[in-house]
Amino acid sequence: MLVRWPNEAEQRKRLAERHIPRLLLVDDGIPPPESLDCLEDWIRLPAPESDVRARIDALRIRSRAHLRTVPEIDAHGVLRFGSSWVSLPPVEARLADALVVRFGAVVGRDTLRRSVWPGTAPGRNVLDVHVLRLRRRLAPLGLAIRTVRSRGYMLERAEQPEGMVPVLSETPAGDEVHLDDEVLEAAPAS
Amino acid sequence: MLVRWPNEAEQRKRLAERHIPRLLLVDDGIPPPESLDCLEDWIRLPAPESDVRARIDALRIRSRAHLRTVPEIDAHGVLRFGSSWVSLPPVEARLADALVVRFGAVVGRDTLRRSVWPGTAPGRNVLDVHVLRLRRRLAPLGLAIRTVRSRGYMLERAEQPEGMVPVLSETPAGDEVHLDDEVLEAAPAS
DNA sequence: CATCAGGGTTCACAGCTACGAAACAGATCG
DNA sequence: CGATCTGTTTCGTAGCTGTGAACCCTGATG
Repeated sequence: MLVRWPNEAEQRKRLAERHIPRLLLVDDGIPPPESLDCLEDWIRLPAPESDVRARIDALRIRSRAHLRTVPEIDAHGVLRFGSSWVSLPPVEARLADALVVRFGAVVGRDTLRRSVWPGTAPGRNVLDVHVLRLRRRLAPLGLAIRTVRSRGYMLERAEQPEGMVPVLSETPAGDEVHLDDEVLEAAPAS
Repeated sequence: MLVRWPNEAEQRKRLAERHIPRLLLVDDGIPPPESLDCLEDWIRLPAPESDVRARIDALRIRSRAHLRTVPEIDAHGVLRFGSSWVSLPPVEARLADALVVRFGAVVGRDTLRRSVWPGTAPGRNVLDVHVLRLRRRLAPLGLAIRTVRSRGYMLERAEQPEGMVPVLSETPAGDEVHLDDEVLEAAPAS
């Protein structure tokens, strides 16, 4: 989204509040704005077309990286992350929920056990087993459950080299990973 | 950190790997690089001094939002620094904690021993061994434990002088370069 | 000059615990 | 009845921790 600076200062503020990426076109002789967040960039006019395009592309990529970061789970046990989702059985849904609300932080085994089984405490290994099963379900979404030994678990984005294309890997028939609409990105050529 | 582009492409790559913010000074007539990174920006030369300064300031702000410039360890033994983290086993977590609270200062061996083993003190070698193991774990984060002979240890950012570029030749895209800790060796001069 | 001692680093090893993974059995639900 | 969900058991493996010993560097000593 392009904004003239300083003429359209109001517009800039509105976009910033709604976390929409924006490129400020700074008029000649005007000092550049201060306090940029990662979704804002500026360029001084006049500027070559290719430079403007380069900055717009960079903004677009950054915006993906910034927005896509937090998974969500609804009351029906459907967990969404990025462009895809899975439906989880009750126990794993509660487990996932406990991990999602503390996304990126360590959640102790006791905390997990209490969120999943509020009353009785089942066997000691159950938690591990369910973590294992949840791991398998979340992997295709690009989510990973990291182990913090003798402490607990942490839900994270799966660290992976840049060109990640989760689509069509193996999917041994009857798999249950669903994709939302906008699956394609990268290479905004044209 | 300023980098000429495209002349100092190697330098840029090195900084990117270590998550150090950088401003590329793009020579006239050269197409701008594809910046995917929130810690990277570029400006086309020649440019007014004030514009360069504005971009540097913006980078600094972003870098604060994105990385931790001071190591931090939580109750679960997870130590965060820069853009990444490691989980530490109990003993090393206590050791790291004692070093982190005095980040940048020398911590005596006795102090360390007492924080790690409040009660009985195990063998005499144990501390050294755990320092060694902690060193290895912290290296990938860009942290180094310096030895101050017959006094103690000091936790620091691992700064490597610019003159010495170890191996690191072409690195064919998306690989993992592990710099040996042999690289940082300097006279404590005390 | 050779040797030695102190301090530090690194390795190999052994006991132990926690976790991962598979296989199985009851439960539930269509 | 078949499929899925759930809990249990079991076993193998990887990680944590302390110990001992070899090695290296530096400064002191005979």
